[in-house]
Amino acid sequence: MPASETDNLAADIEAACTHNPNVSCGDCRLSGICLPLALGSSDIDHLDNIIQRGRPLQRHAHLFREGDEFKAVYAVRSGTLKAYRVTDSGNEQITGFYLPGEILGLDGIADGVHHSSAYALETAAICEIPFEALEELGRELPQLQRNFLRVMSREISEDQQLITLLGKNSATERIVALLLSLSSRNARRQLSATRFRLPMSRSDIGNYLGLTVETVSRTLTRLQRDQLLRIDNREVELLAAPELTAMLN
Amino acid sequence: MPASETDNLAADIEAACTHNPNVSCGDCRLSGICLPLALGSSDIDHLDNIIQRGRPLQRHAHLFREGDEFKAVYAVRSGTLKAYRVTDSGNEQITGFYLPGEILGLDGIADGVHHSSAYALETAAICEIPFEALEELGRELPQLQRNFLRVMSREISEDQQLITLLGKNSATERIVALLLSLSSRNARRQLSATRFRLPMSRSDIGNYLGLTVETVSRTLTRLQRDQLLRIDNREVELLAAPELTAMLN
DNA sequence: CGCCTGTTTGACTCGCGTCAATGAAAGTGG
DNA sequence: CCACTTTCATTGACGCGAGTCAAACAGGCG
Repeated sequence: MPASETDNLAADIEAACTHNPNVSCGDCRLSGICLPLALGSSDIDHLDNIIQRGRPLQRHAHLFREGDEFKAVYAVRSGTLKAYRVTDSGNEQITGFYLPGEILGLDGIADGVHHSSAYALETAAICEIPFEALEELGRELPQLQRNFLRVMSREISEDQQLITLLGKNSATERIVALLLSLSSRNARRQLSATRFRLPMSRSDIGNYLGLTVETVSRTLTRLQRDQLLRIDNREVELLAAPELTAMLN
Repeated sequence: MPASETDNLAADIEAACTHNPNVSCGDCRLSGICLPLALGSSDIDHLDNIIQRGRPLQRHAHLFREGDEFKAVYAVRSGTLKAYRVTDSGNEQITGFYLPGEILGLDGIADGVHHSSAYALETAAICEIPFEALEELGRELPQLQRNFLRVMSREISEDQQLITLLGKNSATERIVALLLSLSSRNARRQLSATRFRLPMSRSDIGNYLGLTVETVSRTLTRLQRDQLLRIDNREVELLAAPELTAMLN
């Protein structure tokens, strides 16, 4: 077994158990970073009762599409999704990647219609949180209401971070920023911050960061040549996190 | 009096009356597009009671700064503000312009700290909406709670629009998109969609769109040469809105 | 008026996109 | 299980759009 597979054992185990549709919020290992954050256990039970956990979303399947009626927001339990919009001229712009513990579908609340599509990059388990029920429950559980507003606010803040990245940073800086973002989101889930598997293709990375595939590839090659990281296909190892972080300053 | 001043008479009158700190939500001509949207009149009165209306914010003054404790969100009554962040390397990235009827400060909810600064491009009247009180009132008035979620969701959606613009569009397309956005936001406030005054400098436009001042200036000159618009300093007239719209497709 | 900031225009440069070709990996069907 | 196809990734040569540097010109404000 190659080294890279061993390294992802932890991730595989996590995937295996969070794929399980019968895990409730109270038992979910992501409850510390997801919507239930800081809820008491009886409140969590209430939240649990409104959440729908269907069978896993197949890889390459859509969770919802731009234009679909908005009925629920979704928490990722395992796997990775990308959210994207199609521009007037027909090409795709990825607006975010969603990892376990993160919530998507928030742009549909405004007018009851999803403004982006969500697509599974790998098989994913999803908690569906019907919006009407969430609103009602939020009225009874102020902490839940507050958490939900925080989740939305964080999404705004992160989108603005991306705007800044796209507006001001070079190709290299954008790519480093994405790698560090993935790294810290992994760390938050108790996974390795230095070695992980990219859930998305080079072309998705380029699309997200406003770059071409070729630029992404060349940049990664150069970062590797400069000993800042090692990358083999989708397996990344950050060799010099401090130096990488410094590149963004 | 030059033609451009006459044209802005309507805007001046609006500014004059919405600057008045004593106008309540029920009387405000922006209530149809602002937070009170679709509230009954008694509910509006409740909302009114929590809103603070101080004296106007002076041009070039800050409403809040990045790092300030988050205590309230703000509705613009008159004037224009820009929101911006300072990057690690010390330069500014504008994340949005806020016109009358629009709400800012939403990125502070997540962790109680503002992640952007807000700065008045021209003298502005502001409604301050203390967040705790809004949360409490929201629990009693589901429609208000819903409106607030919608406002946040719209902010997300618009930020993603900007991400797409920055990721996929040329300098010309970005500039045209901004002009059309300002145009439609003016129309929403019953002002002219074809003739208006830019509230921001060329350098702010460039900053917002990820371009340099020179590129903004050259692009506007070219659009004028091509008879798509007329621009004299900050006074714009869109001569061919359909063609401009078509440029984004 | 004179300063200071904002705007325009020109000449030059360069990072990233485009086009093209090859190679590696993953998915598909017999 | 292997051949075939398709998708994904890498690398090179070249060109262009937008950035940089520089200078002149408003225009607003004290």
